[in-house]
Amino acid sequence: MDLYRALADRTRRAILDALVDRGGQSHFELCSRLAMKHGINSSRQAISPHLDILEAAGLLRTRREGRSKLHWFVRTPLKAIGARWPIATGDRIATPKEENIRK
Amino acid sequence: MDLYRALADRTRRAILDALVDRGGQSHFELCSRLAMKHGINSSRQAISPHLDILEAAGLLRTRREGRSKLHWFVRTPLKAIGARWPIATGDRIATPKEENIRK
DNA sequence: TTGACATGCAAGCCCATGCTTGCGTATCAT
DNA sequence: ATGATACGCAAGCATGGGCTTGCATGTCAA
Repeated sequence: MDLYRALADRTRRAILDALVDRGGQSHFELCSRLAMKHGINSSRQAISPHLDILEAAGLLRTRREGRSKLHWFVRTPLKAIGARWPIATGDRIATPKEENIRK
Repeated sequence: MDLYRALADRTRRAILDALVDRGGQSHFELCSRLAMKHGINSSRQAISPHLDILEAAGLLRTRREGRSKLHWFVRTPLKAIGARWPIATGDRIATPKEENIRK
């Protein structure tokens, strides 16, 4: 639901990075990888709500596989950011004087 | 400093929208516009820390003009998001099967 | 069936966050 | 100088977020 809040946490961003590194990781694998490669030593129960938040924001797709739950990163929702505040056309920054014109 | 945290708040995002609408608004003008066009009726003192956070994230440039402080939106920091998780190339989503390959 | 494994759920705690209220400071017009 | 304007600062409060601990559920191998 809330894309921006989902991205606001460092651990959640690391989860997305870890899933870019390799898609289809289980909850348990993610915890290990976060500890190994991202310096995040949170418990499994601490990671769990993060996954829920990411999934609610549409940034995660999951699939059960036996007793594991596998996770994939979905980039599509990120487009909303670029759609709201176009970045490509914003490379050149207008000077204050230019923009200081009443509409 | 923290770009993602800066974007996590609805009021702060509305501030950016308001500054897209018209750059160079003062603190006071922003409060009025947020109330009028964005349904945000926070007090001036409540808006103040939001401006500080946005400025710390590099999303805001300011200039004093007499007793007013004028604000402009700077889009550049947003590029970091697209740089971290490329969106353009992510339109097509790989199927789980495709990505479920150990590296 | 039994034990090990992977995840889900819930309570409790601590700290960060955002808000309001009240007061202080700088600038401008008269 | 005086009052009005625009902003800054700080205390206090309520809420929400993130973490740990402990237990429950579901799955697999032997």
